[in-house]
Amino acid sequence: MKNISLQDISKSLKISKSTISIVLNDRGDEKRISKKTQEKIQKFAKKHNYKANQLARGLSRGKSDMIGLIVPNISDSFYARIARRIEYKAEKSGYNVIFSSTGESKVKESQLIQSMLDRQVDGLIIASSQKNEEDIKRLKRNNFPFVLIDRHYPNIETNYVIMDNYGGTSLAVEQLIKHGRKQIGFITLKPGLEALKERLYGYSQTMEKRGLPIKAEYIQELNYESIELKMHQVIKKIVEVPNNIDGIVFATHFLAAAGIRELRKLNIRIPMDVAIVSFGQMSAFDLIEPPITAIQLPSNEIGDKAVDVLLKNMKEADSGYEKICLKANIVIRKSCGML
Amino acid sequence: MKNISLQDISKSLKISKSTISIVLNDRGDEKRISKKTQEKIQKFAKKHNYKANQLARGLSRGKSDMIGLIVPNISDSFYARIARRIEYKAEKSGYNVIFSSTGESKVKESQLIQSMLDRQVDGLIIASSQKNEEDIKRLKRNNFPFVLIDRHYPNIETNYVIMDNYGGTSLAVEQLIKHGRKQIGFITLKPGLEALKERLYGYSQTMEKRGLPIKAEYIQELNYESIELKMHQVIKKIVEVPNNIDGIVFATHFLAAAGIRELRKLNIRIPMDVAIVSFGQMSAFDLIEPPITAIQLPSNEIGDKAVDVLLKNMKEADSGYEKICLKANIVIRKSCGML
DNA sequence: TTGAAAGCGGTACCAA
DNA sequence: TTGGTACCGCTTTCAA
Repeated sequence: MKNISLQDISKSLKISKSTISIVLNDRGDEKRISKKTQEKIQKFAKKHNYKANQLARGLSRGKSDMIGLIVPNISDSFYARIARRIEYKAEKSGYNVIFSSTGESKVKESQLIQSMLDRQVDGLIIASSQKNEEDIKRLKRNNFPFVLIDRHYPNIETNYVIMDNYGGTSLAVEQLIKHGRKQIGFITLKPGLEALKERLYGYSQTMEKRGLPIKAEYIQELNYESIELKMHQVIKKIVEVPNNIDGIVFATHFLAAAGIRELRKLNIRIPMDVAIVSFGQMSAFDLIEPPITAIQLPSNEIGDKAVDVLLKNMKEADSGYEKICLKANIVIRKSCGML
Repeated sequence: MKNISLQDISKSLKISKSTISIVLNDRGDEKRISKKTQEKIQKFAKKHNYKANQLARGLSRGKSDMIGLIVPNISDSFYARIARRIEYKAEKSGYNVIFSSTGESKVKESQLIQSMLDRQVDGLIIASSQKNEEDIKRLKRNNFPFVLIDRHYPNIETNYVIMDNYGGTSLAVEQLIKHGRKQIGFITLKPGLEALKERLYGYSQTMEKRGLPIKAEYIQELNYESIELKMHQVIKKIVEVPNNIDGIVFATHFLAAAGIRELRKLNIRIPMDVAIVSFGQMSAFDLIEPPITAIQLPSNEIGDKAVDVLLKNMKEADSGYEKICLKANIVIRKSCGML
């Protein structure tokens, strides 16, 4: 796909590259290029469908007009939605998005960050695996524009846009309590992610605040890789004597889905026997019987804010750090104990 | 983020850029650069964390090692899954993916294709809005490597990786028939997309083959924008006298979800009153009561094949067109009339 | 075995 | 108002 270049136009029109470049970047008036010349160039360019080579342009200008997006998994609906939003907003400001998924691997994340830097992205939006302090620190040290989303490093000061995990879980627990539940369990993933720690903390603090005891077995942590496998035992353990759980908060939407499957298999009725709340929506949660109460994550807002903050950071190198924490809402349906 | 350049190394080491370039591209042996020189260069590069500027590299080599992905909407789970897969496979071959969503707009799609070409992507994977013959033809004319996915243009010969929409719908209808349904409706989107036409065709042909009459009202077409709004009337119309539908095939997963919502509201029992099958999965379909029978789309395979075909096309300019049509499976659950 | 230099396609500064 | 030219950072050819 050989495109016409500035050189080509220059030769054909016998006008210097510089003049042409100026005109085609719409700075003809500013640079006082005569109307005639401008028209001639514009016409010729249009006719031959001239398009600047962005690689060359980027190389020359020292910026690529690309921003990099790094997420754990683009096929996760949460990140997919954020990505869509980021893409949408970035494009409005003339940026393209280049993305990659880390699969929660620190090594991969590190490679991806480097790869994007090699491609000269102008800024980075990262939902980090959070085992990657070095790279984050390096970016920071180099004053490279970036924003952390969804997950942040509590002991590194950076721009970030996250959500109120603590508050969200708190809402979930409160809701169960409101429906008279007292033995409330929390099913989550093996920690590592700050977000999950916060959710756990939100759970335990709220329980405590309400004077509800937490037995050791109330809190169950699964490995990401073996959720389906282990959910069975976990549910069984916390529902049966002596734990007698009557409410469960699931730390993620997919944990909730897996949990519901097991509750069904064990013939445990929702919400009569056990009321549940999911941290995070799934698109058919309203169709399940009973419909599932869920904490709604602000994915669109995260995407929006991330781009805003990043663009600002790209413009003014040191405008201080933006630390945004978005509230999560609860969508109340029957699974939490409605009558 | 100022990186060290070949120049810098050249100066420091007093070795020419060319030699360094060769060595750092691992062609030192091939080009008979002495071991000593190689080591010296490698060591220095590692120490100073040299990374080639991909913009410059791309400009010089005339290829960017990027492939562009254009889909209607990256936040749609179907495309998100494909994207993940494409990204995964592309990366294995050293390519990065740059993506954008068209929102089903022809104009946007056209712009995006151009934008990616401007960025010098080495190839394009496109799930086209299908109102965009010109661009596709242009790519073809220029011998630019690209693959159409999910949707193709029947009257333009190109590489494509699609799924068997006809066969999928056929499976769906057959399944309903197997459960004794005879008045089967088909709820779809206003056409435009080839895929939807094929699904419609799969429906009507199968009905005919089975000797089942199709009344005009059996086939209902909704606008993408007003699904929730219109689903109510549509369901009502086909379920009530005189149509008395006892089975429905939904042409997409979200139509199915919307349909189920309405069936519930109208107190129509699934599958006793109306049995249903969804073309396309949704992650909680197995949790709905009754669990929803669905045609499972081969998203992973589409992603895999798309990359395979594209890479091949990029390697050998005219290896002929690859036309891949993947089978869809049916996942049978209770909604289709199981007892 | 290594180096010099041209070129990839732009941008931008300085002269004219 | 326009042109010449250096430069962005890398690859590659040709000479040495």
